[in-house]
Amino acid sequence: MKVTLPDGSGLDLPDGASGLDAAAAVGPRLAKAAVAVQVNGEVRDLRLPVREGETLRIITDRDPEALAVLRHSTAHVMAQAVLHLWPGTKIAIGPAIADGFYYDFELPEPIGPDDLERIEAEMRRILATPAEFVREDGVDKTALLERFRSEHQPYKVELAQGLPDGDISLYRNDDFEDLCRGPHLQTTAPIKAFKLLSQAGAYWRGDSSNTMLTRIYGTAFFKQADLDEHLRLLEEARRRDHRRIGRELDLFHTSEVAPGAPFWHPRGMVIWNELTRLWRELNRDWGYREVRTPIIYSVDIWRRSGHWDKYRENMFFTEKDERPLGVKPMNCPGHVEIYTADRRSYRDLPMRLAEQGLVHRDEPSGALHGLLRVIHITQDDAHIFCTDDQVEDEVIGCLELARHIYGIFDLPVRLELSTRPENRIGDDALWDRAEGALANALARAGEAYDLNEGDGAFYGPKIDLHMTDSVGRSWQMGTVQLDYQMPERFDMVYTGDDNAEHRPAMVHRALFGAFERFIGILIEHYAGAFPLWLAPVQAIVLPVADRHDEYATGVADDLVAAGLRAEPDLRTESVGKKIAEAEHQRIPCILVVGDKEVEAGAVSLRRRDEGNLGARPLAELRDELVAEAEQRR
RNA sequence: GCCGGGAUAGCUCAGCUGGCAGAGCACCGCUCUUGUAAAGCGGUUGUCGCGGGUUCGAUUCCCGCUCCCGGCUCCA
Repeated sequence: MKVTLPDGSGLDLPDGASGLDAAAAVGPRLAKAAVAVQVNGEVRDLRLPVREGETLRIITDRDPEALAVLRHSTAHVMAQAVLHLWPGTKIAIGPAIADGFYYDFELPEPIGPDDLERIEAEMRRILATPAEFVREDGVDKTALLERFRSEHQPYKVELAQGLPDGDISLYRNDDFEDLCRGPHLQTTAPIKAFKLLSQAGAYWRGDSSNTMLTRIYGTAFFKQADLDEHLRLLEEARRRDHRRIGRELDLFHTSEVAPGAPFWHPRGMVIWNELTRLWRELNRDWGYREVRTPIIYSVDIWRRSGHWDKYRENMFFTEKDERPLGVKPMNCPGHVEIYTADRRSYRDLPMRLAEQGLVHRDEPSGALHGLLRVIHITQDDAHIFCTDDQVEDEVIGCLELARHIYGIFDLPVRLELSTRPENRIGDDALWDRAEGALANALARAGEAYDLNEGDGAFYGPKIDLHMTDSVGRSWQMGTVQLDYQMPERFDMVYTGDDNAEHRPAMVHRALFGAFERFIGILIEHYAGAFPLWLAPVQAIVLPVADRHDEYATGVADDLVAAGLRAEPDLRTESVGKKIAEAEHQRIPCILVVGDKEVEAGAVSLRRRDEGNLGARPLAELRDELVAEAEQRR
C-alpha cells in the first residue's frame, strides 16, 4: 500500500498499517512525537488504519491541531479523577473547545470552587503513572447499551443510542473508559501543563428543560510556558474588562435600582455624544433621515406586528385606563407608522428612516452583563422601505456602511448569515426569496461569512456582524435583516409607475448595534485609551507651582474655545502625582506649564504612553489637536 | 430562569470555630510651591445587600428575597 506525505513523497506500508505505523516508517522520533494524523484535512487517531492513496500529515505537539487532542485527552483524565473522588457520578460529554476543554457531570453532591483543586490534585496523582490510551473499535451497540445501563450512565446510554451500530469506539486509559470518537494522545505522558479554570451549570444538550449538569472548564498546553502565557493573557483581559474601566474612568455605573440599565456619568456621556455626532454625519452622508418614535404603545400594534405572539416573554407591559400597553422591544412598528401616515409613491423609495431608538427587552436575569447585555437598549436603528428591485443594493449599502464604521475604530468583525428559525411567520417561498437576496448581496459585496442556520428573526433572515470581547466571548454588534412580513401585516403600500399599488420590502438594520454595547466594546477594544476624538478629557493642564495656576487656566480656556475638552488640574499635589493620575485616566495629552512656558507662551507636551515630548507654542499645538480630533484619527 | 459562587468604608479587599468592625487607596485638614508615573503628618468614613428566624448576644448560623459574578452553542 502506498500513501503520500505532505512533501509529495510516497511511502510504502504494509496493508492495514496505522497512522502510527506510517509515522514510524518515517522515523522513530516522529513516531514518538506524533499526536494524530491528518488525512484530507480531517484529524484522525493514529491508531486507525490508513488507506491506499491517502495523503498523510503527521501532527505533532508543534502543530496547532494537536492542542485539541491534548485537551480532549486531558478532559478524559479529569473525568477519571472526578469518578475517583465522587463514585456514582454520571458523565456526559467532554470535548475540546476553543481555548481548552470541559466535561459535564451529574455529581452526587454539589461541588464548589475549592473542589477544583482537589480534582487537579487527583489528576496529578493519576498522571504520575503514565497510561496508554487504548482505542477499541466496532463495539457492539446492544452490549454497550446494556453495559452503560448497568453502570448507571444514562447520558452515555442516550449518546450511544444515537450512534450507528458498528461505528462506535471506546477509549480506555488506566481504569477509565469512555464512549469517544477520538482522536486521543498515545499516552497520558504529554499531559503536564493544565489547569482547571471554572465550574458552571450547563443543561444536558443545552436544553433548559433537561437536567442541569455541572460543567468543569479547564485548559491544557504542551508546554508550561504556553500555559503561563495563556493565564497571563486571561489576567490581562480581565484588566480590560469594560465594567472595571468604566468605574475607573468614571464613565458609567450600574445599580440594583435599575438592573440592566446603565447610569451614564458626564465622562461616559462625552463618548456617547461623540458617537451620536458621528452617527448623524453618517445618516446625512448615506441618505438616512432621523426620526423619533414613542416608547409605549397600545398592545394592538404588538399583536399586529407579531411581537405579541413571538416575543411577548421578553416584553414589558403596563396599562392606562385599563387599556393594556406594551413597551417597545423594537422600533420597527414606529417606523412603519411613519411610513403609513401618508400615501407613498415609488418616487419616495428607498425611504431610509433612522432613530436612536430606546427599546427594552426583558432578558433572563443571569444573562445581564455590564454594557454588553442590557435591558435598556439604545439602538442605532434604521428601516429602509424599498421596492423588491432595490433590496440587494440597499443591503449592500448597509454592508458598506458597516465596513466604513468598523474601519473608523479598527474593529475586527465577523459576518454571519442567519436563516429561517423554527418559530417564524410567513411562507417558505417568501423565506426563499429573502434568504436568496441576502446571500446575493453578500456575494456581490465580496464579504466572507459563516452560515448560522435557523437563527434568523421570526420575520426574516439576517446578516449579523459579530465581534469578540476581551475574554474571547462573541457579541453581536450590527445586524441587517430583511423582512417581507411586517409590510404585509401593516398593509404597507406604495403607488408604482404603473399607477397600481405595490408592497414595499423592509430592511431592518443597526450597525453600531446598541450604543450601550458598542461603547462597552470600545472600552475593551481600546482598554480605556480612547483616541483623541473620543477621549472624555482630551488635555489636562498641570501647573508646576501655584504661581502658574492662572496661566494653566488660560491654556485650558484657549483649548476649550477651540472646541477641545481640556481642564486644568490646580490641586496642590506634586507634578509627578498629577501625571501618574492623568496617565491612569488615559488622558491623551498632558500639558505641563511652569516658568519657562509662561515666559514663552508655550506648553510642554506629554502624549499618553509617549513621555515628555518637549515644549511647543500653544497656538501650534492647539491647531494640531483640533485637526487630529476632527479627522477622528 | 437554572447551576455554582458572592455582596463588609467611595474603590480593592481582610475579618478562624457567634462576643465593641479593619488595612491600603480615595476623601478632608495642615505643612511643602513642587519640572514629567504616586511628598510628609494628622483625620473622617460603615443600617456588614434587604427581610425574617435561632441565641443572653448575629457581619458570622438557618430560611426567604434582591442584585452582582462565572456559565448554560462547542456533541460521544
